[in-house]
Parts: sequence; structure tokens; C-alpha cells
Amino acid sequence: MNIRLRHDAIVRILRRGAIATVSGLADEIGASRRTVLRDISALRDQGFVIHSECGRGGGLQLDPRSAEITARLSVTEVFALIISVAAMRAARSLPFAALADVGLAKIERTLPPDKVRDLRRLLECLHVGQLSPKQDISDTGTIEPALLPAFETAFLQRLHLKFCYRDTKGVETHRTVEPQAMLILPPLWYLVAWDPERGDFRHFRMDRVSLPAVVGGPQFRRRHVPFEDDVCPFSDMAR
Amino acid sequence: MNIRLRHDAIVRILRRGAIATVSGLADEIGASRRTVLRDISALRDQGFVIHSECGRGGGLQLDPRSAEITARLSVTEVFALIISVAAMRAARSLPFAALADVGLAKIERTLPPDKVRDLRRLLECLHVGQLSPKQDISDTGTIEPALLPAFETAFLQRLHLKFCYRDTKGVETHRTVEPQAMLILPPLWYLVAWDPERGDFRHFRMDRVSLPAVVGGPQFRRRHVPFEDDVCPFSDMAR
DNA sequence: GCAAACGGTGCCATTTATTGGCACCGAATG
DNA sequence: CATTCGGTGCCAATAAATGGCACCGTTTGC
Repeated sequence: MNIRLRHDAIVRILRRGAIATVSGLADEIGASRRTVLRDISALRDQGFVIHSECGRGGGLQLDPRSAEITARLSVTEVFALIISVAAMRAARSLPFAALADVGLAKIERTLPPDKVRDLRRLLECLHVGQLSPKQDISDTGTIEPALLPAFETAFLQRLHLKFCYRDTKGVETHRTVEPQAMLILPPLWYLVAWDPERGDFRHFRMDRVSLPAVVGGPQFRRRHVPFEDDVCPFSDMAR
Repeated sequence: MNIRLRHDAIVRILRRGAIATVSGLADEIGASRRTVLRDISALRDQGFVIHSECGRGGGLQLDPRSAEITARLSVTEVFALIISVAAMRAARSLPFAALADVGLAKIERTLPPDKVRDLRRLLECLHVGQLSPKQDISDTGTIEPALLPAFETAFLQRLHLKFCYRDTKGVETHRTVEPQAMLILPPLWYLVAWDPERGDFRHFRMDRVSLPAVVGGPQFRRRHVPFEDDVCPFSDMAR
């Protein structure tokens, strides 16, 4: 078995969350204990946080944070990469925007073709700008990582997205919308969506979104989102 | 020489656009003719379109389109990737900072080990924050891409860096400093360096730096840069 | 026609990297 | 104290990469 495939296999097993012993991994993968230990060492070098416990009942365990992230890696890794490239573009201090595209090209080469398609599609939906300095961003919450998979699915398959939104006054409402774009004005993130009930575009701050769920049924159609690429006319949007 | 490094080297040479002979490549790279031929075959498998001509005056040539698309990582491009990850971290809206690390791990997997080391080392020097809204950034210039290679070398090899700096009043001075860190407060970039002449830290706006050159000689030592990770006390630094 | 300069392939000995087995250390557990 | 873990150092076995060689087909220029 190829070294790279083996590493992937180990990560996949560790992702299950249970404590795994080196010998167990070795058996399951079909390699020796020694090799697995070398692999673990290599994975740690690569940035995987793998905890280990000695003694009876001990073993290896992927750090929950690392596990959480890598669990979604297959689905969300594309998103993560997009975001880093997009953030890069957002830096705006040319010529670095151009370098971001180089980064993207490099990334694309490492992904299977179908993911490249996904990546490009998501990139189309992503708009990055800068918040005007006068914006008040003191009440920024955190964005739950758990939101992403649902959003990604909704964007890629053009399915309606249902979620709970807490507005400025703290009032919670349930929405079902057609996700059209993602607007990043660091440190704030917005979902720009078409609200069929109200027949208009609405923007939602991601840190106020919770419990997202993809709604099955017919795909919605892409609409012309009322802003162009870099320029964002939503200067009053933070409210 | 590592197989991956060799492939990169071959692509780099071919990207120059000229016709290259197998023997010429072999000499330049320091491998045998046979090995280069195997590499070419492997690169073709990887999707590189490499034309070949037999006979006198013949040789290998990278398809122009392929050359454009397959921009491989050069030194500066590593920097580009770092920046994208750092910019990502700068977004600060967790959990995306964590996702950036995933992106980084993904990128690292595709890089040869020595570049991973470089990448990490550079990442250590990179601090990203946000400019306080009250800063005046109206006079932002552009940062020349040509600056990067010199900076990268200086950072990696801990060599002194000489450059020309234009201060607020437009007065140009020549400096020779020990680069300690890179501070990014979008859209501004600063070099934080130890100035041996003045015996103190100085910060330089990258858009006011020109004609950088690495100075040979003994390596300088890393100093404790007076700011920690995310928090940047240089609130008055834009001046 | 012929020699030389090219790319390209098959083969095999040599060199280098990966792997597995082993002994052994230290920590935790009962 | 024995057992069960992770972890390291070492070395021989094994697998992969490499280089050298002979050789083929094509093109070019004499």
C-alpha cells in the first residue's frame, strides 16, 4: 500500500473518534506496528493533532478540534480552500490578488476534477470586500463551523436553505431562502439570499444564523445578485 | 535530488518557453538522460502537455497553454500561499481560522518537505491584524511584487536586508536591517526589523520600500519582536 | 546515401528509500 | 509487579528509483 493512501486511511480511521491502538491500526491497514508509528509521526508533522495515552486502555485519538475539521474535510475542504483564496483576494493590496489566483491554480491541481468544479462554482458565489471603517462591528459573534456543510450543499445543489435567524433586536425567526451569494466583509460574513416569501433579496449575518438545514425539493434558479464582484454597494449593510 | 524537486525543476526550465533537449535537461538538473526521460513521461501522465521534436534541432517544449495553467510553486508563490492562509487567519471569525490551518495542511501535503519547512518558518514571521478604523490609510501605495523574493530570502536565511525607504515626508534613506517579522494590517503591510545602527526596532511600510537586496555575511539572530500573535499593540503604527 | 542529432524504449545492475522485526524505554493501570 | 500501552533506535530485508547500455525511428544537413 502506498504511503499516501496509508496516511489517508489512518486519518479516516482516527476520524471515527474512538481511541485506536497502534497495533489495531496496523492490523486494519495491513502494515506493521513500526510503520504505523512512523505514519503517525509524519501526520503530526503535517499538523494533525493526535493525542496519545500510554498504559492499559490507552491509545491514539485525534484531537476533537482537528477531528471536527478533518471530518468535514471531504465536504468542506473545498470551502476552506476557497475561503483562504478569497481572503487573500480581499487583502486587495495588489499584486497579491494575482498571487491568490496562482495559489488557487496550485490548489486545483491537487484536487480531483469534480471538486474543482465545485470549487469554481462556490467561488462564483463568494464576494469579498472590506467593511467601511465607520461600521460598528462591536457586536460580532462567532460563526459556528457546523453551519458550513449545510450552506455548501445548498449552494452547490441550489437547494433551499432553512435556518433560524436572530435579528439585531435578538428576535428569532425561521427563514427558508434561496442562497445566492456569500459576502465576506471581514470580520463579518453575510449570506445574500432571495426570500421567496418576501419576494426580495435579504442579507443575513452568519454569526446570527443557527440550525441550518437543506430543504429537499426543486432546485431554485440563480438570480442576479445586486452587486458586482469587488464593489459592494451594501455600505449600510451591517445594520 | 528528490523526484518531486526534479519534476519541479524540469517544469521550471520548460516554462522558460525555449526548446530544451533531454541531454541539456539532464546536465542542468544533474540526473541521467534516462531519468529525465522517465520524468518527462511522468509529467505527461500528470497532464503536462510536452511537445517533442525528433532530429537535429529537435527537443522538448511545454505547450504554451499548459505552461500558463500549470504555474507551479516558485519561491514567491509559497509566499502567496502563506499570505492567503495568514489573511484567512486574520479574518478572525472563528472557526475559519481553524479551517485555514486545514487549507494549510492540504497545501503542505502537495509541497516537497523542504518547502514545507520554509513555509512554516515564514509563517512564524507573519503577524496579521486589523487596522484600527480610525487610521488614515488614504495614501496607500502599491507593493511591488519584485520585493518579495529578496524579503523571503532574508527571512529564511536570516540575512541582513538593504533597501531604500521613503518616509512620510517623501525623504528617501537607505537602510540595512535585520528582518524580524512581517505585519499585515490590510491593506497595509509592514516590515518589522531591528535596525543595528539605531539599536532599536523599526517598522517600514512595504509600499514605501524599494530596491531591496540581501546582504551577504553572518546571519543575524532572531529577536523577540515586541508583539504577540494576534494582538498588535502598534495601534499608532501607521504613522 | 550517410552520418549526426534528436526523442524514445527495454533491460539489468546498482543505489537509495521504505518497511518490518526486534529489543528496549517510560508511563499508566490494576 | 506484571501488563498494556506509546515511542525510539537499530539493522536486515524488501521495494523503488536511478544510471548505463544497446538499440530503434525520425529528421537534418552534407
